[in-house]
Amino acid sequence: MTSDRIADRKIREKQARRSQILTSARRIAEAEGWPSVTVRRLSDEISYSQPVLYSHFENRDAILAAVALEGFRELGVDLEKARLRSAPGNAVERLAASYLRFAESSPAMYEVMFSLGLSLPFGVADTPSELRHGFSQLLELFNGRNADPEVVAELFWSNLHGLVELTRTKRLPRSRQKERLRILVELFTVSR
Amino acid sequence: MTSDRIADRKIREKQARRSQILTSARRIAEAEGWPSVTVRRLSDEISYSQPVLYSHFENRDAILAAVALEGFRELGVDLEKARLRSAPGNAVERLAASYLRFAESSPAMYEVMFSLGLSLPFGVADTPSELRHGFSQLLELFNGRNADPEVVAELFWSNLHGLVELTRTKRLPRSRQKERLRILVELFTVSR
DNA sequence: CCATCTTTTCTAGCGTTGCTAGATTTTCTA
DNA sequence: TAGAAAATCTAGCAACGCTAGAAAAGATGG
Repeated sequence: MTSDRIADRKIREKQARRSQILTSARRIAEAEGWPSVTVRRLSDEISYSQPVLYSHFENRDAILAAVALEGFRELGVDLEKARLRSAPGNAVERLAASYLRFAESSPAMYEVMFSLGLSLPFGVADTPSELRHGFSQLLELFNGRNADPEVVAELFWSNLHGLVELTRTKRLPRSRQKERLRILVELFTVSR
Repeated sequence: MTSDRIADRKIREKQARRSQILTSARRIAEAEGWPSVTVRRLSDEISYSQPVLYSHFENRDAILAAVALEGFRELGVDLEKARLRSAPGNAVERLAASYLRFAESSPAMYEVMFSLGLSLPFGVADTPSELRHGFSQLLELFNGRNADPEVVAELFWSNLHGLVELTRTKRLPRSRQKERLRILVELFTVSR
């Protein structure tokens, strides 16, 4: 029968290749944009033919979705750190700044998470914890301090996301960004 | 020499065909999504061969950009109407509701305006008035009533845009939308 | 009215994309 | 070491945006 050693090695190799695909996709996207992340290019990067990619992912979108999932995991971690490091008075500011920094420093990652029209399992029965975790950090800010913390957190997220998107797509100039952060924090700190 | 009548007729015909292209693009997008709006499909719709499209627009993106421009014009008109019809106390709510209604009722149009990565001449020297007009309506809400009306208007826009995008892409459930509008209006009505 | 020049339109095709069927090679098992 | 099983590759399809050069249609001057 099949030796476990061999099966294990195969699994390890497959895992390594999968992660190589995702790393390459991310690097190319951040350097040249998502349209440059083609299946052919990725197969070149990992030195395998195209069909091999399809034994890892159903299609190109699934690759992008996997990268996006990594992004949500990382954003969640960032936000949690920011929250834990915050003093009672400045939590809103810390999280807002952290969110904006994430989007600013990895625009391609932010794009794949929110703007490429990928359908991720948000708001379904078995929504992965990575997808919930980020929002939980925002929710934590308003829990107990507001009449409807859920809605306030959703609006906080919306405001941050809108600001990021309008800036990234040049609908808003990058100039007054610090001022915008200040007023945004004020808006959600008064809160009711 | 060329009769002016003939030249005029040609211009009219060209104009008519251009508008036919845009109307078709819009209809197909709203019915089947933007990926279905291909150059081949559009050339079918207007009963001309593909190259004719390229005598009207430089490339596919230019077609989409032209549709987007129409969208900004229409949104600007909607917002202006909402503002003019509003009573002193409910202007913020009227505009917010109007904005959300526009996005909700023409999701493909909203998508091409904001989410398809088209570069429109925002924030340059000769930014078309259509592109400014919408934002002007938002700015009008806060002018004179806030320390920094420009920034508050930008944040109001960001919040609305973020809410639209997160809803459209299913990051937020559609359910509590009315409640969200209520709190959003509250946030920007207290304003400072 | 016809011949010529200009403009408009079409045919046909290039290069690139995502994706896949079927052949081929490699690896494992007995 | 032969044969089965798994992994991988070659080669190609259909659809895309876009364009060069041929063909057709329209306008102009004699």
